[in-house]
Amino acid sequence: MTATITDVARRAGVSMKTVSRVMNNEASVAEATRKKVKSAARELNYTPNLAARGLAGSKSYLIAMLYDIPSPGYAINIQKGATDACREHSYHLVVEPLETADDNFVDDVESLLGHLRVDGVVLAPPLCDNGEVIRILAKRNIPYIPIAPSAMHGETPIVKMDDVRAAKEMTQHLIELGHKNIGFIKGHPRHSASALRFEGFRDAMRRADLRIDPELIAQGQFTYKSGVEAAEALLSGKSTPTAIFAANDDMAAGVIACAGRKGLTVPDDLSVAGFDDTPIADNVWPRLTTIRQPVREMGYNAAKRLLNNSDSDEPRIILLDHELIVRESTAAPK
Amino acid sequence: MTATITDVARRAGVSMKTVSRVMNNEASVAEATRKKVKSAARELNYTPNLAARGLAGSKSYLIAMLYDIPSPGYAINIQKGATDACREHSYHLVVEPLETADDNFVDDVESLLGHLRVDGVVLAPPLCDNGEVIRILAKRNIPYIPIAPSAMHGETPIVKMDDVRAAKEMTQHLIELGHKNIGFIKGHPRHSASALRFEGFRDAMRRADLRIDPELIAQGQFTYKSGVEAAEALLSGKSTPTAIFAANDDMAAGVIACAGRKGLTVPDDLSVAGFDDTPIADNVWPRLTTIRQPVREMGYNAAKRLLNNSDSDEPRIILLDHELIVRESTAAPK
DNA sequence: AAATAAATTGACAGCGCTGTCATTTTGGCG
DNA sequence: CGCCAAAATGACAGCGCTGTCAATTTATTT
Repeated sequence: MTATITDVARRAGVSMKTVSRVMNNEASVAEATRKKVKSAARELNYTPNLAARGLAGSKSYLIAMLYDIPSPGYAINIQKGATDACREHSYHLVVEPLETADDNFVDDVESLLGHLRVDGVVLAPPLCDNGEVIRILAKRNIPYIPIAPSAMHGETPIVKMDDVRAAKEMTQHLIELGHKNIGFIKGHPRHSASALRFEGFRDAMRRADLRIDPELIAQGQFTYKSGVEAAEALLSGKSTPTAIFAANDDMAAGVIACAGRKGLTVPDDLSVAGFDDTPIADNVWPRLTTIRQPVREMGYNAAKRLLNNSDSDEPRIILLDHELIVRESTAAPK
Repeated sequence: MTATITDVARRAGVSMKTVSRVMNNEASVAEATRKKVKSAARELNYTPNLAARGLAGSKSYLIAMLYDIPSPGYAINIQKGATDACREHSYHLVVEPLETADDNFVDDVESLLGHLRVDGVVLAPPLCDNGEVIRILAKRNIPYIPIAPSAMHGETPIVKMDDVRAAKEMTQHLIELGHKNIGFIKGHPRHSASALRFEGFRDAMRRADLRIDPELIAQGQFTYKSGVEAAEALLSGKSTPTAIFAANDDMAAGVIACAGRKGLTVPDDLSVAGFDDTPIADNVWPRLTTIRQPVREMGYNAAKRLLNNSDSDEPRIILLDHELIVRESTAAPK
């Protein structure tokens, strides 16, 4: 039915091997031959068979993305970035959603990685901090790149953004607006980004010689509800903040809702800042000032690094730029 | 390095073919032999090589999901469902995000489906209504299942939910609460679900002998912003509704925001209903009464149907159940 | 123009598995 | 106990490609 390499070879009047060379863009093929082969291939509508290629060359032309992510937007964007990189190399991306909570989680991963032979794995958070997964990957000798892991992975390069600096920038933005009494809502304690973002906040406050009122620090869970509750606490204490920086957008949206119910106008009475630039940031009123994470880029770079097996002198840490996005939820205190 | 079928055969003292039979759960293998082979395989930590299997058996053990979806939550859930089905059959899911808007969209799809040989394709909306894609799939003779297409696809089975009935149920819910003046915000005109949801609304109103005030029907775009604008219009007209049913959650969230700014309390002064049960439905205050789409189930059933090549007497239309989720945004009119 | 190096091409085996078909073993029954 | 059908197993080719290495052609040098 579909044309094979032999058909193309016959039609172009060359050997199979030469066709193979052309298809793989190898050097040492005369220009004339290359043209001949290419047009023969086009005429026959030939496309190489992945399985055969994989079997002969012991590559699968597949990479996998393993994830267990609550946030769909995050996962989709990593995928988008990774598939972009894949296309540049004629690779494809297999997705494997996992449930860390499952009893047979480890078995699942084992059998998965057994059946499927991938040439590399993109490890999305929080899986990149999962010892079991790492162990299995290492045992099977499968190259992987963790995205935003909380620690280094030996020699393996990692891809991440700078949460501390981003939080620092956001805090500075608030300070430059003229805010002095700034509240902060921390993220889920078990998520490594939480500590980093708080650290950035603290650094910026300290550098501006601003006091951090302990009453203005609340513990959140990264959820909308926890944002509402934290705001409730912050806004009913003695010292009222003129701005609240929540460690993610969901909580920030909760703050806005809470402020509204308390009769406070955002941003006139209270500035609110978020983090992540998830869809909700654009779907509340006023729209959230936030930090855009380079999610797509992280996926892209992780996959790219996997596919360029130039184990050369490239940096061990691929640090990608975030972006401070100023919308209507922050302004100078009235 | 890794064990091959030959190693297992030698160790179990049987032929390669028998090992193959055991690995594929074929009949006609004596129980004793099966056990022997299985334990040999386990001892050697053997897992079959997909590429070799694919080459020999002309199957790829891969299905693809093609999508071009604005909504991450929708895409992720279809994926989740599809991968669940894949695991049951030791298949894997390759994802291919596409950009219909791209100039070389058609070439992209062609080359994609050329390189990759998949055993089937799950076609997410709105791609399932894209003639180009269908044509390419048909030409290459690749089985596919469209999810929630706007029309039938010849003999191909389709997977969908009943938007009309769901909208009807939501409207009935509102009517049962005692609402008579009910506004409706339509979705994006080019999205086929929009018309269906409106139809459901109309049917329910008619059946309850309630008049549909033309001033209470607004055109939206499925976006938050369009929801705000539509609500603005509906709430400043002569006849004020006591409830507004928006054709999706984003718009419903916009309605809530707009109502808030107008000094209306939801649900006391105005009930608001959405559709889809996206994350935002749970992240606004009050939380949205909405319709949960069986998205995960649609992905699951599409993939499952692809993998059970029982072209038998199964129904041509796989209709999945939605669910009316009542939260705090709807109540009896005050 | 002969000798040597470099570029280009091809022959062939074999990657790890499954399909086909032949062969052997087993169980049932008169 | 012998005969036959059914069940179980195996031998072997070949899926479509790439790696290896050898053969051929072309360019360069003296």
